[in-house]
Amino acid sequence: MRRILVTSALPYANGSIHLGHLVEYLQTDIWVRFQKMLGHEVHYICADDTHGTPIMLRAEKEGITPDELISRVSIEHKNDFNKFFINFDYYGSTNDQATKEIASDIYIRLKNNAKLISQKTIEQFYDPEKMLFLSDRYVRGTCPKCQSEDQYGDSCEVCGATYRPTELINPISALSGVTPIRKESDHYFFQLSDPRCLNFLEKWVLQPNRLQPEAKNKIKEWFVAGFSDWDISRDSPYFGFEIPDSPGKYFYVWLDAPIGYFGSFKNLCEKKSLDFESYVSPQKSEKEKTELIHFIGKDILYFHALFFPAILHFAGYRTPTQIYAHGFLTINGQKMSKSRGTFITANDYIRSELNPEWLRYYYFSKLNSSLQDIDLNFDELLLKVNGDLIGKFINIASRTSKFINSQFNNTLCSIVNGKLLVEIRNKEAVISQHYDNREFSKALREIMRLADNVNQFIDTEKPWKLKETNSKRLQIVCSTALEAFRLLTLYLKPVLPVTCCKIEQFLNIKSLTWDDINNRLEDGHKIENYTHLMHRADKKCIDKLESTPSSPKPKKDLSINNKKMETKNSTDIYQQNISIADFNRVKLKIARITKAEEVGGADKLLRLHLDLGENITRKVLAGIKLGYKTTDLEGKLTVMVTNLEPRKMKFGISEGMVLAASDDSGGIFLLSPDSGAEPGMEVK
RNA sequence: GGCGAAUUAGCUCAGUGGUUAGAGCAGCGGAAUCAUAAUCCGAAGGUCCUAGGUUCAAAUCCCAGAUUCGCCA
Repeated sequence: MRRILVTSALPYANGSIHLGHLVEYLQTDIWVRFQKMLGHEVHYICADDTHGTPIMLRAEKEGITPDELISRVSIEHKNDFNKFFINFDYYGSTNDQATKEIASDIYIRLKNNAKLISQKTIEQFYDPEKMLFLSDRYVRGTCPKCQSEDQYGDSCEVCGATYRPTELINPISALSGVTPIRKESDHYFFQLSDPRCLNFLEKWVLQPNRLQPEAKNKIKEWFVAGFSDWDISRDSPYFGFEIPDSPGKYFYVWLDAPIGYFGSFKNLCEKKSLDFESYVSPQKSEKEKTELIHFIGKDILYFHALFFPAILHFAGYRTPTQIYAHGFLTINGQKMSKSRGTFITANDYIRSELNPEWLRYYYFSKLNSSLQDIDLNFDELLLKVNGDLIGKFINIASRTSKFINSQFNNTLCSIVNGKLLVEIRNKEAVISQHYDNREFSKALREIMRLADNVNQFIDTEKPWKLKETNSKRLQIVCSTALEAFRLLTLYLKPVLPVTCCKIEQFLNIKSLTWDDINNRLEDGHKIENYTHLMHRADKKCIDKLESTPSSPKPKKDLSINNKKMETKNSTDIYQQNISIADFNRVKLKIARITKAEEVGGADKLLRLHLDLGENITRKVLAGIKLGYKTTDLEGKLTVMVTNLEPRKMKFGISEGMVLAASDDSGGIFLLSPDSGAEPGMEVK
């Protein structure tokens, strides 16, 4: 059993949850539900990120205290997450006492034990009216390069120049409009540039599976650029935790945010009597093999893959096992933005009466393990939900269960464990592998292929005709289809928790776990009467959602056509139909490998000398070097295509092809006949 | 400006030097009528961004450019 502490990044308590946030929470939630279905011990943790100047200013604007603001937002956030069935084991706040204690502990250890905290005097703009130090984004002025007015303190949006806020011409405070003054202050820095940090991080980052390849590359770039020390303190007034023994100095929000993962988890440990140390102590976590996995957006990779592990390591805490970063969300091909009307909150979605499980399903169909951005296209969402989810999956139950309800008093009969069900069960390994690797789109493709098979099965068996001609067969066919439906439900349960729960009730079975793949609906099992399991997605809901004046314009109008939805299944071994004449065109013969030799300069090729009987010999270049040694091959019988056009290659002419099996997981397995076959025999 | 990534069918994407580049969806043709939730079968669809190069062989490797998107200063 794996023991995993899983986190999603903490949403800032300054705004609402939007569809971009949900990519991450849904990705994590689906992954966690899958792991729990497998029986692993998983703790899914999150919290509101509550500190910093923006929170303070927002509260001031609303005329409330920061504490009032964050408790209100916390309720909103939790409510939004509930509506999308995001099932945190604990949802806390970085303002919790537990986070304060751990942040202070980490700081003190970094300062006293590791000696990695330094103090420097820096000069910043200061708003004399608000009595606040101003970060770059709160200073505006004229660009020193191109003279464009009203630019941010760090860069010019017109010419792209970057500069220090103090270089701006006529700087003003964005908060009060007054001219800021320069003022000095002491700040604390975490010495990321210390050689100890660099040495540690270089090793840490390169651990296999620690980071996705793209993330690793990005971090290598940062290594080349070099690190500077990280300013972790802010001056009063600041909404946050005061630094121990430093009155008027507060931890910068980005220091305590990731520590909030641990604070929140500590609260859970107290609630559930779990051992906190098992997951946070380097020794204990190592010994007990507990995992710490962070799901994050690619924008905060810097914090999670550099600052955070370095701080944890040198403070004597365990570091993350893995960091899973994902890309951004675009909507109808455009960046999410308020001005473009593509800023859609979780609540907007719910209010438009769109089913949250549709979004879960849609994201599932788009997500993979890379950092690629994903695009939400509502027309496509409609197609996927109506076409795949309802037309293919739900329809299996709809088109067969009524026969069981009306003809057999809701009773199933024993099922022939035919090809159909074997195939569905056989895909368990590959589907769970895809789930585990966060290759959700690949998992779904497999699942939908299986749903296609079930629909083909029903189409072939024609229960509506069996009803007239063969009642027993009708019961078998429908029972088989419903067993297939049960297995597909199991595969989709992490994605569609509510619908799958309804299906469990309909099938009158216990809550499915992954092990139930090996169980079956027994002879005589009674199901419930069929009721609607899920409604079609309605274009009107989308229109409602997009009806704001500046609503996003789809790049291309995809009209919905329910009349026909073609499904090609050319990879399906049962359905890839060719005529016998087509097959006969391929001449296959048994061949004996009389000699196998390495091909100088070729990585994958071996030259095989083949005996085809009757003194016919052929030479074939076969790409099987990675799987076989030459000595293993000599004397072996195999199957070759004899009428393949000879092909000129670098290392000579290949006069045919030998047959071998392989798949994504690798391996090359040469086909060989049963004993008794002789070279030259035709294979049919 | 420097660095990096991406560019493959109408759309979303697989495809890490090997025989004729693949899927899903959409579109097209047909069948079926159990399914308030529509399926099944079939045919078609490609300048693999462009231009050079390496190679017996390039979507894949190299060089240059275009476009898009990031990161950095």
